[in-house]
Amino acid sequence: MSRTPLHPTREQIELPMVLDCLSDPIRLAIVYQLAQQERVSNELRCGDFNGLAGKSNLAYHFAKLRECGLMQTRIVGTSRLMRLRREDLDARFPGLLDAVINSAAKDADRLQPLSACDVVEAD
Amino acid sequence: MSRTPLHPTREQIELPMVLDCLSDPIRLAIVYQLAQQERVSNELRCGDFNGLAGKSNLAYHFAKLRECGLMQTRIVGTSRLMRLRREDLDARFPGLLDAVINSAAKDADRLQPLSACDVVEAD
DNA sequence: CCCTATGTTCAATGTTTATTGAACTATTGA
DNA sequence: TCAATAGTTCAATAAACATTGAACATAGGG
Repeated sequence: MSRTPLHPTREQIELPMVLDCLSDPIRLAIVYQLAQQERVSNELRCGDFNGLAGKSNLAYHFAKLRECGLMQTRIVGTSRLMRLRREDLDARFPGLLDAVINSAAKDADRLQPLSACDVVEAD
Repeated sequence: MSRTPLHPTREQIELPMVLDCLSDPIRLAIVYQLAQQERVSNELRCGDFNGLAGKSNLAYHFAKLRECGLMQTRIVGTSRLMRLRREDLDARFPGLLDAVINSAAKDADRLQPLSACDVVEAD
């Protein structure tokens, strides 16, 4: 089922849901990593976040991030590629995403899962 | 007890707690109203929010807003005056508060308790 | 066709959260 | 001193949330 996960349209993205999504340290770390990647390939695989939590827990957080409109997933072969929905978010809530990401960067050493981000390499 | 409610210091304000606090529609409406008031008296009484929820429920949300560093309360006679901790928030998370408030203003008609804000007058 | 790698879904658990009304505290004013 | 006003605290409840492991689905490589 759910060959292509459903995402809200731009207009369906709601502020409280976005803030709630970003308030979880693990999801904040995911968004942060996706933002770092924006200058490079724009996309990351689920497996790139294995350092943050167990697989099923990550899938749960991915679903929330998708449902609230923060990121988009597309399926390529056996893996999922995800990217931030920056254009939609910037259109709906100008400056919000950058403020959150910059704040997270400033506090990187305090935010637990985020400070563990350097250790993305597994095995 | 708690003659003067305890507030975190500027440095103790944490990003996830702030985002979580702002993700609740009632608390977002409170912060929004406080922000509107910034150009005027800077402070509002608890009673000014009676349109948003019951008294005890409001007290619960006020406590959360205080504990996460979003607002400050001082006691004057029989009432409490509360204001946004804008300087601290802007110092810790530049641009965040404004982005949230502007986004809330844009979506004012969608955010339930916020659109009921005009009806602050009670009796 | 089977095996492996990548993720998701499901069920179960324990925790946190929002909401309510009743009881309580403290201050003001008659 | 008594009553009214302004808010908080407490206990109880129901809903939402995060986390875990096991089972499942899908694609690709031998």
